[in-house]
Amino acid sequence: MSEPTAAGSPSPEVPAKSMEQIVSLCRRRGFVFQSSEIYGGINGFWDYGPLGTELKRNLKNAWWQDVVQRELIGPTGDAVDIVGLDCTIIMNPKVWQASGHVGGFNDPMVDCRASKARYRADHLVVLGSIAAGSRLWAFVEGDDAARTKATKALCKYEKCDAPDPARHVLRPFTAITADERARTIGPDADEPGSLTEPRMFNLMFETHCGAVRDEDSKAYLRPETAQGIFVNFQNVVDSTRVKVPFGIAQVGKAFRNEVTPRNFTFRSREFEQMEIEFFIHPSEANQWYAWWRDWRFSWWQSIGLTSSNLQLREHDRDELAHYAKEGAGTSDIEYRFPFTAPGFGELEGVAHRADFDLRAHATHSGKNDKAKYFDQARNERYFPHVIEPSAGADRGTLALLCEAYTPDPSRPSGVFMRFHPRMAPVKAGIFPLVNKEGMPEIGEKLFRTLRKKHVVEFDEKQSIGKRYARMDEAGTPFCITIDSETLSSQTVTVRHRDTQQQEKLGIEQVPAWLDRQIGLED
RNA sequence: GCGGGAGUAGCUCAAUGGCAGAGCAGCUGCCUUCCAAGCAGCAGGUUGCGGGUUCGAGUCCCGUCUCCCGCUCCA
Repeated sequence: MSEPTAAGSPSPEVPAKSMEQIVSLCRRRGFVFQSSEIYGGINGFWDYGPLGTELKRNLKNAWWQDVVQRELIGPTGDAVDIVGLDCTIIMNPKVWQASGHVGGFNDPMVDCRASKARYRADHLVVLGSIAAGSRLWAFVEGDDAARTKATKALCKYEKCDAPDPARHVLRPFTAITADERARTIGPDADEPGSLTEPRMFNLMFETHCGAVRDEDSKAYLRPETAQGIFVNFQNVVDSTRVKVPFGIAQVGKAFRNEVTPRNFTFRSREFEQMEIEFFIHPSEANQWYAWWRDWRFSWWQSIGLTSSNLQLREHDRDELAHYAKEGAGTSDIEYRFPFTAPGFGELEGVAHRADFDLRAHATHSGKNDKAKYFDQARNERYFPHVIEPSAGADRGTLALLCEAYTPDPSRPSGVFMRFHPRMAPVKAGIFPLVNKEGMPEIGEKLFRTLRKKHVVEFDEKQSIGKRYARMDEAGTPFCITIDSETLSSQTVTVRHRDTQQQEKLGIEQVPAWLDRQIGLED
């Protein structure tokens, strides 16, 4: 009996994968559709078809099983304690003030009509004379080259050797008047007046609770699932017997009103996250951060992302988020998608968020030090630090699709989907070789048996080759054929998707055999 | 948000301003003893959507939506 044929690196001689072809297959076979397509679609929203729904569900179930339900041994040799949570999408708006999303997601932006560039208004500063009618130069704060360039232009215009601090001042762009803005030359412009007024691009979706639509009833769709976990931290501690170190896991939808949704499902306005907030004593941050980073990376490999298209990348200090500057670090688990190649796109971020969130909610809720966690073993009261492995379910599903897509000109289908058996939407196809001699009846009986535990398909129509080809495009790892030998010696023929090779198996052994292939216990 | 390209059956594509078609896929039946075979049949469309010009628009014009590429954005 051969070993399971898990997904692996495509051999170097296979043709390159094109995103256009992957999108086409997703649509043709029912993995992913455009949302509300019959009305022309809607930018940034995607639906999963029957096969795609199974695939994404397999991904989320595997994550939940491996993170919450199954035993996971941590860096100290002890089992890692993680409990589940399922929070609402709409929460008290104060949550988003405390988290910094109201503000961070409300940045005013400035467009340049001449250069077509866009800048964050609060990043721009303006250099020039305060005298009426004189020219001003804008540049991005901290850009020394731009500052030098603006200074030179100013000196030439004002006919002086160096700026006079009494007259030539540096002011934030947001502080100048409309008249002054009309006299300002943009960072990448040659003439004044090309910069627009600062405009809001709010990335949080807004709604209203109740019938009255006013400022007081305004609410937001959550832009991340993490905050629901933080605001429930105390509830979980009080209602369960968890002790630090422990984690809280959540899978759920989040919404961001992205300026430019792009690249198929990679950047959508509605998406699903799989997040863990793991709470630790501050002294153990480095150990847990490194362990989570490495375990999460190996987890993605275990479900089929085994090629060099998966990488782990530690962030540089200067790209760290505001809450992570002093921490143990942040890293991204990245996949080389066809549309990012030769670069990579983020699948999951593992971040040491320190105590930023718990502390912020303690302050904003007025609970302050009463929100601290009491550690009995250490006899110490503190805000636990957090290691956050935050993964995108839709991005993970897309990576599985891209990784699985394997052109093979020698096959009738021209392509097959090389999903890991655990991820495959359909685990097996059951086919009578011909539609007579009692084969359909035997096949249907086997189908009913396997169906109790697995998604399997039964198909008695058309030629066997056509049925294999269809299963290749759906990514079904095994096809089980009832043939004349089944009638004489109770064996079936198993055809393996990746190698197209066949093996004989006693029909009674099939259920246990299939469990093993998919990674379930006997 | 800016610039460029595209949109006709599920897919790949035809149709000079003049009857919207083909191949493949799908479905039904026959056939078929291992890789999209064959035969017969069926179904599939307000040509992305909305206006306009015209006796007549898939085709010309305007608007709009969506997708792709390049910018921008992505705490």
